[in-house]
Amino acid sequence: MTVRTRFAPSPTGFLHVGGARTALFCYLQARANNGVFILRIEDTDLERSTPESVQAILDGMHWLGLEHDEGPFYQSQRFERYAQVTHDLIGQGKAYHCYCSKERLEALREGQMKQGIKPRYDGLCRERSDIPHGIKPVVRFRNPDSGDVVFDDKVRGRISISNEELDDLVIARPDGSPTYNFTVVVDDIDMAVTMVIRGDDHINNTPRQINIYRALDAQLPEFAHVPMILGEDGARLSKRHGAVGVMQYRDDGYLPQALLNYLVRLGWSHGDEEIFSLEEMIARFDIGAVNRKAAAFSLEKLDWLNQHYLRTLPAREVASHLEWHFKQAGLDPELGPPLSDLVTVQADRVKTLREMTQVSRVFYADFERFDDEAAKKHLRPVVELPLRTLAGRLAEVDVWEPQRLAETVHVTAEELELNMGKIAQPLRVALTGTAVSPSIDKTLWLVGRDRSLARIDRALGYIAARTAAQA
RNA sequence: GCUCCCUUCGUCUAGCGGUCCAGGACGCGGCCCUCUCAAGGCUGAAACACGAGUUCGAUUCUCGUAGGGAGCGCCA
Repeated sequence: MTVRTRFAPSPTGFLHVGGARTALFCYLQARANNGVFILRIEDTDLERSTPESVQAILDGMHWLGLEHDEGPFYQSQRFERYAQVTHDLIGQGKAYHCYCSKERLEALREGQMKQGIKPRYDGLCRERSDIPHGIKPVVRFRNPDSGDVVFDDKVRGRISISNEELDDLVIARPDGSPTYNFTVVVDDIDMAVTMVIRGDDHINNTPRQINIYRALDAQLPEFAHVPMILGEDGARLSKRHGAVGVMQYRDDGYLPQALLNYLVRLGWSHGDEEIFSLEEMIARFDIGAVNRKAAAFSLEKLDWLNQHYLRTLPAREVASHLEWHFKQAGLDPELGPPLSDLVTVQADRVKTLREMTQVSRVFYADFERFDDEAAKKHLRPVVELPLRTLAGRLAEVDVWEPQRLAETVHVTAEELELNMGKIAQPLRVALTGTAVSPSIDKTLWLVGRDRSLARIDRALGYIAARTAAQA
């Protein structure tokens, strides 16, 4: 039988890391088995669902590269189907109209809590013969009264709960709109889903859903409840506490490969391996090996992975992502070295593409002024001769490439009997305005000949001006 | 309150009764390399929540305790 999984978010916000990981696991499980990955939008709550959220989820999935095979299906477009099933259930006596007021339900619940028992509907309307007028009823599913619901969760193992803990849940509101626990079951049956992979906050819903499957004479799918993801401090992620959409990670300069790799290792491992390409994940992933414990998100480890991918992915590929950040920063890639060259030198110096953009600005646009401290320390009269000598040599370099440039600087240093620090640092400040940049040969290479010579000139002018001012 | 679930270094994890005075990774400390900052190499500190069982032997099995989470909606 074909493996069919689905990711079924409700569009009430962006796609956050927890959802993204669940989606990844669903995707992997399908791909690993040559199966089908379905995307379903659970928008039965018309109040809270928004088109923007739907788009945000689609964007996030696309950016991560988690392409679905079927869908997206929208529950809001399937109301007729749910109504049909509800109708059938009522006809078979497996569901019934309930006229109880919210007030009565509230009082019932309070009373039960007070008695120290679990609040549940008492079934008053199950056998009701009188039909109160003027009240639009809800429809309740008639849950079995006794016995246990037992299922073998792929990640949690056997879970058992007594039907006495469950009650008759509402499956349709007075206006006929269906509720979650009912729609998931109908959809998963209709879409022939074979494995339901979702957050473990749904564990408690599973038994009642299983009862609905049975009432519908449908075959049960397998269930796999994955733990949630906690914030850096181990506390639950919430809107006001660290919960950000995956697109925010793009904005912050992370590569989708890095996020995916980070996410797959959160709650799952394969021996001592840390690095997984999507292909490797597909080959190795095993839903049964997923941990049961909630895991805290670590931005530091994501940083490490991101740098790993900045360094190991083909420079061209990284460059294409970098280009987006350049545009965001208002930098024109055409005004400096090819981005793939830039990537080869900056990749092991930064953690993110955003950072790479920031530290590379100087190769694409002139800097405003010298960093005070750096200038004070390195742009002094003693460096005039070295800089001038260097400028002369650099003007003559035949091929402007790192090795030649390194030789040029070294030879000059030797001639002037200076150690590298004495010549490289002033040059660095002249070229970039700061005391920190890639190795001096690479810096020269990226800045380019014309720009390098002009900047050395500018630095010499700066030294002269300052000397004059002090005199 | 009731039900279900979870518990190995700061964090992510390996471990599926002896191979564990617990392995890897991130982070952190030290050393090396070095034109700055990184990167890299070597190296160090750092954990089985607690208590009873079962067993010749428990990180690994069972049961309690403590701590944590989720659910108990006409939200999903």
